[in-house]
Amino acid sequence: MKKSKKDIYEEVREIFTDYLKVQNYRKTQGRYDILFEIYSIDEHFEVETLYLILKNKNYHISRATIYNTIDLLLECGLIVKHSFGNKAGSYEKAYGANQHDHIINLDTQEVIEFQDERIHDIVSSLGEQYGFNITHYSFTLYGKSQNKSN
Amino acid sequence: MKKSKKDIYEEVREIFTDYLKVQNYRKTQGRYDILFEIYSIDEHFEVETLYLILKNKNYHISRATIYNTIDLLLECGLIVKHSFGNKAGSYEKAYGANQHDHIINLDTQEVIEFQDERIHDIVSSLGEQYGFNITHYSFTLYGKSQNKSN
DNA sequence: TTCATTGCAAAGCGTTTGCACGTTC
DNA sequence: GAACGTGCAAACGCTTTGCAATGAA
Repeated sequence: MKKSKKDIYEEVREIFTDYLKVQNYRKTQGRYDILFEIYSIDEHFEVETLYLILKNKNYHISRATIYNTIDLLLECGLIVKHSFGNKAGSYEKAYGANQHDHIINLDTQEVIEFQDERIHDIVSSLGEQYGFNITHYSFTLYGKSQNKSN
Repeated sequence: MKKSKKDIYEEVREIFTDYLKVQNYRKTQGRYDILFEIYSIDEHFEVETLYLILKNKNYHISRATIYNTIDLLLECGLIVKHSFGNKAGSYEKAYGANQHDHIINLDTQEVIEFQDERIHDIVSSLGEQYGFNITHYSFTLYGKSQNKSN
């Protein structure tokens, strides 16, 4: 049976709490609100998007706090950052059975997700080969669709 | 026998000239100067670095022209852009027998290059699988060195 | 001659910072 | 109560843009 979004949030909340505790950072409401809203988004998002979502839901959280919290979530691995070539940074939740990489359609800027188990093997073997503990990686393909029906 | 830097430059100059011709762009001295200087750099560079190099060599080329030319070189595949997490874009020449990917040392920001022939296969098969002509890709690992001698 | 390209400076825009106030511990 | 976190606005830094002058075709 698949975990519900609420289950997932409970799990990441606990991970985040542990992280804040270990680092002696404070457990503020705003940080949990941001975590919750991020885990309600099923796609990539930018800071401005998240800011507007929070604003529309009357949270009253500033951009500065969002940037601060995003740094913490990156540090503890609960979100990942992408740089698809656009100016603004793009983020995504990273916990749960949804690990994937991306193909960018250069004509439409559309983002396609894919999973390929070979990549994990390569990442592991490279980490071993170079003596690194790999914390994350980014693998993005850029190209043009051969299906020109759009 | 290995190609000399001059040979490589002659080849990329021709590729660039063809590209400019096809696109009806003008073949200006500045564009060739920038191409030449980029192909004299053996590492990643940022626009500001390139600007200072050109300035020190008394070229009198503005940042605006560098950005313009970099766009053209990206379009015709003679350079690639990286986003290693730093604020400024990082570029690198892309022609010649030096295709590689990167491991970023999160403690030191050091960039390590590696080559792994498995990646090319994965890129090809994904392109086929999704019906894309893949023009380029980015594969970057982030981690901490297990060798803590530094 | 025509119009793309250039240099310059200003504008744009995502992100960071300084500071007074509010909260967590 | 002390120190950290927050909101706000200003500052920052990379990149883009507007415009008059230049130069390729």
